[in-house]
Amino acid sequence: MKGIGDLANHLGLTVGTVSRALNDRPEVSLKTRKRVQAAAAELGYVPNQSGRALRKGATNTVGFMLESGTAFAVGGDNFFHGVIAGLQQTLEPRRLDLILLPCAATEDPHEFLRRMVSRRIVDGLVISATQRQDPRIALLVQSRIPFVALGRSGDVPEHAWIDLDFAGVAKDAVSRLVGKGHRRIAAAVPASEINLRYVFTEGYRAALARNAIDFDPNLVLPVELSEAGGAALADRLLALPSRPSAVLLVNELLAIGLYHRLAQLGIQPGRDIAVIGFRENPQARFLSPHLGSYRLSLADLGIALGQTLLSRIDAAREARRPEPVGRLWPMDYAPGESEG
Amino acid sequence: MKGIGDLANHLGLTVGTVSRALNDRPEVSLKTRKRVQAAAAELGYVPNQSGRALRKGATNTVGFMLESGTAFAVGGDNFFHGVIAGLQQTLEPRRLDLILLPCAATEDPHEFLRRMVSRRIVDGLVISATQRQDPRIALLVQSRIPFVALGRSGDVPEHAWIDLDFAGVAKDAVSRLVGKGHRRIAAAVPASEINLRYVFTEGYRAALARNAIDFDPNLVLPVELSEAGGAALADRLLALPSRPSAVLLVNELLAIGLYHRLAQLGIQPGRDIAVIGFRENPQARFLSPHLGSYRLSLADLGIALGQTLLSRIDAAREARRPEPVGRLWPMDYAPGESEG
DNA sequence: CTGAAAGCGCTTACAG
DNA sequence: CTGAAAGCGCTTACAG
Repeated sequence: MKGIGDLANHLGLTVGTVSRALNDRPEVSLKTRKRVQAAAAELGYVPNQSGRALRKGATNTVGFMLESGTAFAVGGDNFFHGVIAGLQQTLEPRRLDLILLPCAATEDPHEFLRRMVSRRIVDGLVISATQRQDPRIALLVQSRIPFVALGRSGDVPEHAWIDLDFAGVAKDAVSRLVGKGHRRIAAAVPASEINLRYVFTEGYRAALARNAIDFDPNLVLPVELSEAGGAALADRLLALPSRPSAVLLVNELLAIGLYHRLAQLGIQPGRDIAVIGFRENPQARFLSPHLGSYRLSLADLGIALGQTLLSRIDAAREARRPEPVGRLWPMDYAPGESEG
Repeated sequence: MKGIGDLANHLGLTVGTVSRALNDRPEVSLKTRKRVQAAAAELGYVPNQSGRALRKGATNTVGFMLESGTAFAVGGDNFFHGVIAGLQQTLEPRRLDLILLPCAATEDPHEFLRRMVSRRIVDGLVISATQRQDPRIALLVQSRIPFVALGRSGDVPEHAWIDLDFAGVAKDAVSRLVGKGHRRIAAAVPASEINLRYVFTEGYRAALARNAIDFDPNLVLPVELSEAGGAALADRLLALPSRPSAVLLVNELLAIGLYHRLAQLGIQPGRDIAVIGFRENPQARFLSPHLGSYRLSLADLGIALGQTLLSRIDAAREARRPEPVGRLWPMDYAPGESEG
């Protein structure tokens, strides 16, 4: 079974009728519709995507751009894995397929995205790992493709975004620690120019000010977001002139290396230094002592991304101008023993 | 800039000439070629994928199917992330794009693949997480789409595959442990019907036989491949009538939960029970004591998959019948302290 | 309710 | 070396 023409010949119908029957058009008689659909199922006919997309001007596909540099894997749960499951759940009733577009490490993300957009292989896009300066957003706005950003960016045109509440987490964590008597609180932040670095740092700074604690720039430690980065963090914390009594982590992997290196040095989280992690995941439960961290539903986040994207795709179809939508995604504290 | 027609108008040429220039055809004059390419770059023109694919009968895209159930994330390194980087490196010079096709948990993998194949959105495919009985392989062989399987399957038609040497790992691990005097060696295997379960178990069994140790079915423990599965494994090991002195793990996540639960029970890997993990990853280094495990280059594996797939795509283009190719991917022991 | 035909954006034999 | 035209596989106004 090659194309719709063969199916039409086989049924003694024209391609037009077959197409209408397959697409459940009301004009076609019930009998013909059933007959065509039965034959298609039996012969395994599925419309060629290129032909359909060319004619309709839409691909029925949504893309999720993956940055090569992103440390998106954490233990048995995976940030993107959960989000993608939620996204698919939202797209499924609309018969939109989700494909992931991994940008190679050797390719510029902006160029990569330009290529993907221009080729028109997707009707909508999710981007993530938004940078402080992220030219991808202007590109997407200008090309008028529906999209939603997982993460904010600096000074950019209006668009739709959803971002984890990094500032809220920083504020909550500082308040908790101050409540336990800590005054010298360090924060581990990404060394890269990812936007959350600035949001998290600003939240941390604001929380200190609210608690009348002077901001000490030496306590903001840019680290590589990995297990090894966490181990290096331990050494840097201990090397500080006046050792902090608590530390906030902005990433899940850091705790692994931090715990390990601290244990080697005979320092126990929760007893000798308070630690608050970022996102709760299976690993946090299997660290001793349990890591206090913040909980969110990845599936719900994916659903919210999907709904936002769908509303923008609908707006584009109806040539409406979609309202810009920004949303902070809250996270709830899941207590551990590591905060002391 | 909408389509090639607008670009042609803008240049005062016909679409044919513009197309030839953009595709670096030799017939077109150098001057015209330069002029067209400069204008395309300036105006940001990129050929519409659907138009091109429809005409050429090829999409210049390769797909990698991701199973929803697969625990593919392990700490800061991700099995598929590394493999995909290697794949992209191989595809890049051929100007093939890689897209990932995540099968939703709610969808049957076989139906999903059938849809993807029929829509003709990719010129070639990589599948993974091959099951003992995996109808996807017959489907792909029958549809004549070039593909390579990461993993073997039972009784299936001839095709291309690359599989980690699970049996070799099991044999090596058993030999090492026997060399240290162990005779009662347990093996944790996946509880699912994934093919590697059988390959690993068979290798384990063969190694026992070679060392004149009776096979005890109670020592083969099907577990969920997760941190929690590792914790449950600890309890199951200790509940066995005659406690094993060593255990092999078939997955990276198991060690996290196993170590944690054993520590709670006052049992130390390497001293009280020998443990050999499966794939070396950053987490293995950050467990105490270090987990002995097996090393492989994910990028090299991705490159091998890419080369195999490319040779099959080439064969299909030339209407050659590709030779079936199977390859075991070796893994080298990276010593730890956990093996005692 | 179905058929005949146009056309989506490309590429490529065929002329000249 | 470039132009004019056919056609890839679909969908959909337009007839009847």
